[in-house]
Amino acid sequence: MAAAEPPEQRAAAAAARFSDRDRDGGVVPVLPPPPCRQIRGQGLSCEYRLLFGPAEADGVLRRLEREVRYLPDERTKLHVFGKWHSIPRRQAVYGDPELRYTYSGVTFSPEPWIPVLDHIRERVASVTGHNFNFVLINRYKDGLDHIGEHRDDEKELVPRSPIASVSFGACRDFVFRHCESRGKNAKRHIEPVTLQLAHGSLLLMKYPTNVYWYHSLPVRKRVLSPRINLTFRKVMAIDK
DNA sequence: ATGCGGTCAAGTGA
DNA sequence: TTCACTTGACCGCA
Repeated sequence: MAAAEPPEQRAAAAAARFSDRDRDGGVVPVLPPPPCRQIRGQGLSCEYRLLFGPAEADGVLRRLEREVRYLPDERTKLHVFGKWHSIPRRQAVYGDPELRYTYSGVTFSPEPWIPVLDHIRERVASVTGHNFNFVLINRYKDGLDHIGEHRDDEKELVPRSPIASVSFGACRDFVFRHCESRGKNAKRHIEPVTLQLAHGSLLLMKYPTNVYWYHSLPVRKRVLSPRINLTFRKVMAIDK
């Protein structure tokens, strides 16, 4: 497990988004640029930063726990190796009403946006410059809840669009593994990249991360409290 | 129409 | 406690 290096470049580009020009052409800061850590590897390109301070994140988490409506367990069962399983987490789907989203063979219509989700979505947009029209929410009630290795490569995503992953609650390990270094007869040996996704954090996964890298949230038995993760996406409106 | 590639979670042992 | 590995029916796509 190798933690990725945080190269300190792009400061100027980041600052530019959080500033404006005055009459004489001088740069006037509008907001301080939030510190941002670059996560880089072969085909791996992410940005990690805190999106909410601890107190604000606490408030958002409480509102999420009160207001988010999760899909019933029977709608999210999976057939794996001949057996039906409940997924080891709970899921909710919110977004613009005309959109559809297919996950593991099941198509979902999103619930309409609610204020707490709009608040997070607007914060993400102000920091990243990207507007998202859809969010998949996963709630991991404790360290036994998890998700296996997968890529977010659904075909209804806008090609090359980033995915913004916002986390609240328990800090959990998040593991990236290169597609060619998985399993017994891996073609290559590329070290996994492990991140800790903190309360109030944003991980922006940029193209082509999801082409080459699987990610997972492994079991962590010592974690006893819940984590809620929101992955904001750009979904194409076209569907049959 | 058909064949093929990729997927998911749980259980086991190191 | 964590991790690698094994297990196959089903779906989407060419």
